[in-house]
Amino acid sequence: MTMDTNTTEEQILEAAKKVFRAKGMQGARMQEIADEAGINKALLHYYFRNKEKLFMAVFADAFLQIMPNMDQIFSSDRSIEEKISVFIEAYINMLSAYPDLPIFILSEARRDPTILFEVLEKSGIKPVSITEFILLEMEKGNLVRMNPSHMMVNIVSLCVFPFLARPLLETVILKKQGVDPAEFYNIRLEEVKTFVLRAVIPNYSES
Amino acid sequence: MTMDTNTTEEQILEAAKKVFRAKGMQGARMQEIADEAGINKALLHYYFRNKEKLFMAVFADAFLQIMPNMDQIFSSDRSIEEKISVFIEAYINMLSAYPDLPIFILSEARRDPTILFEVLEKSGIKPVSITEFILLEMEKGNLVRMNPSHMMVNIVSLCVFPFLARPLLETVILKKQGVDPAEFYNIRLEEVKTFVLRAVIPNYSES
DNA sequence: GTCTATACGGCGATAGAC
DNA sequence: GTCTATCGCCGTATAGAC
Repeated sequence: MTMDTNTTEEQILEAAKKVFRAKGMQGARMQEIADEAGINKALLHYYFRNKEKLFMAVFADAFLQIMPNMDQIFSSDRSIEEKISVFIEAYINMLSAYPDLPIFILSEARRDPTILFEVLEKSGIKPVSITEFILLEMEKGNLVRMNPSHMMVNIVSLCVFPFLARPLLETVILKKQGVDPAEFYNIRLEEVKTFVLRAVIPNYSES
Repeated sequence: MTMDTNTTEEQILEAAKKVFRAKGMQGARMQEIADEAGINKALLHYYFRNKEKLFMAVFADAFLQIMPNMDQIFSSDRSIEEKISVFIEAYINMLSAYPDLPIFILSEARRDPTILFEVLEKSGIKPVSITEFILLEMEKGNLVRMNPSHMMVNIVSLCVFPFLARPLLETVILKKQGVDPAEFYNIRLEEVKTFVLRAVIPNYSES
């Protein structure tokens, strides 16, 4: 995406992203961020006044990146089956590129839930109601009848959870069953797709 | 479960559970645990030598509680459909009773992945291969053919994720769509059951 | 076993020269 | 804008009386 330009402020921000995402707010050290940026600790306070401010910049960036923009995909003119398939593919691919984002977001949101409100205010979010669209497709018989919120949460769950639980999966579950983690993640995209479509598309097996 | 007996050590452990689970290793303060236990800070170090030791006791306890013991449920003589249904119900009910366990476990495992190995060694875990059982049911035509690991991970994902993402769900998604969080969690159990069964039981819709 | 008092180190933040 | 040096707090851990 945005190559780190050479301005000091952006160097700091890139370094902060790296360290905060890896260690979290409480685990990160201002010294480590300064080292990573190749500058001095005092400069951090010159550009961003304190640790909290610097952290919020990083968190806001991460938050916007992980919020699924369903509307864009769902406003295309494909069939509902294709839309769901495309969404899952896009979301899992994004998560594969930034696998540490989900646990970072949720850990910090749990530590201090107020940061969610803060981010939501600063960046106008679009409360596009995908719900109505889903209900419409159910009316038409293109989707199984179920609660739309749960349908959405279910799809996101299946995409995100393996990234959240990665340490657990790798050291416990998969290892225990003799499964190669790399292979597991390789085939996951297709497995999720068919699992979801079987659950939400009427008579999907026969199609 | 175990009522807090009056021995000081257990009072400390109960207090530590409460504080560590709520704040995490880095957010917890020894002083707060001491206050919660109604004793002095120095006593914490008398019983458990340092913060790390006390934390590990709490983490191990939480870990054992959250590890799904599928084997017990899956070794019953019910049909596969009933087994899955019972498992989902048992697991979601357990999580509802201890909703902060999942994010606690995963946050700490991410902060220091080695604690997983530590816990696994201290408490002999049973690597019961549920995989073979699943494959057998697929052979018999009672389950849709898919990768067994992913089937298991999918089911767990749907159960656990809403608890992990609760702050996000409540402040962003649900609020955005005008959904009452309490109502959402109330109906979730049934929604997950039918969603999973539709995905894994052949011709479930017609049954 | 339980307490009070204190030592010790780490880290965020600031002062101030250049 | 960038640096060095240092302050001051906070939190873990220990010393030692009872």
